[in-house]
Amino acid sequence: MRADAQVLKGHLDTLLLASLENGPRHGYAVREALRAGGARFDLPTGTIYPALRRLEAAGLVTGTWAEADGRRRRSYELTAAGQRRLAGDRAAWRDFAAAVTAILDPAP
Amino acid sequence: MRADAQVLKGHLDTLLLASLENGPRHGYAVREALRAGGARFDLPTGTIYPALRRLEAAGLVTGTWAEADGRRRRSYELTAAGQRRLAGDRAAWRDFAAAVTAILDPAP
DNA sequence: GCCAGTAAGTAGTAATGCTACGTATCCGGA
DNA sequence: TCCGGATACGTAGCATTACTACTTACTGGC
Repeated sequence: MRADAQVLKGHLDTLLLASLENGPRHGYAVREALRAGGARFDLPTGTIYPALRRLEAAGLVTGTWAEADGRRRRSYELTAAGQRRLAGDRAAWRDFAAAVTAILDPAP
Repeated sequence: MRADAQVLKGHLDTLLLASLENGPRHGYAVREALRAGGARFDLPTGTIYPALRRLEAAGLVTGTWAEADGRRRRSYELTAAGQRRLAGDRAAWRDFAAAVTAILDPAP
C-alpha cells in the first residue's frame, strides 16, 4: 500500500499500537511488520519514528534503549493506557469502517 | 459518529463524491444525507462547505446557483473526472480498509 | 572503498478538518 | 408580534499530523 496522500491520518497510531500488541518491538521492526503481512503499509521512517515518540509522550507506550551488535535500539512496549487505547481504537475503527462502507456501498 | 479527531482525513472527499453519485445535491442536503443513513457522520458546516468548494476547484464537481423559496442554494454535480475519482477512491478504500483490518484483526 | 541493509532520528512543509463566527430567509409558537 | 429553530451558505484562523529530505552510525559483502 502506497502511503498515498494522508489517508492514514488518525489511524497510524492505532496501527502502531496494534503492532506492539504481541510484545515489545523497536521502530525498525514495527516498520518491517507493517511492510510485510497482508497489509503492506510502506511507511517512511520519518513517519514512524516521530509517531512512536508521540505515543511515548502520550504515555501509551514506553521506550527503553538497548544495545545489540553495537547497534542501539529503542524498544517500545504498550502501557496499560496504550492497551486501553488500542481496544477503543479497534472498536472505533470497526464503526468508522462500517460507516464509510455504508456510504460507499449502500445496502439495496 | 462523532467527527472525533481527524480520523476522516483523506476520506471526506470520497464520502462527498459518493453522496453526489445519485444526482445533484446542495451542501446542506449532502450534510443531512451523511447525518442520516446507517453512517451518522455529523459534520460541521465549516467542514462540508469548504470541502465542496475544494472539490469544485479540483474539477471533480460543478456547482450551480439555484433559487428556491427565496433561498439560494448551490447545487453540486459530479463531473466525469469526479466519477472516475470516486471509482478509484472506492477501490482504494476497500484496499485500505482490508489492510487496516488485517493488522487490527489478524487472521489466525 | 563503497554500497546496501540495519537503526534512529530531525527540520520543515503541506494538507485538511475543526472551531467559532457571520449572514440571511422562512415558519411555528408564545 | 417577537423569538427561536430549521434551512442555507460561507470565511478566518487553528491544530494536527503524515510526508519529504536529510543526517548519523554501524555491519557485512562485493
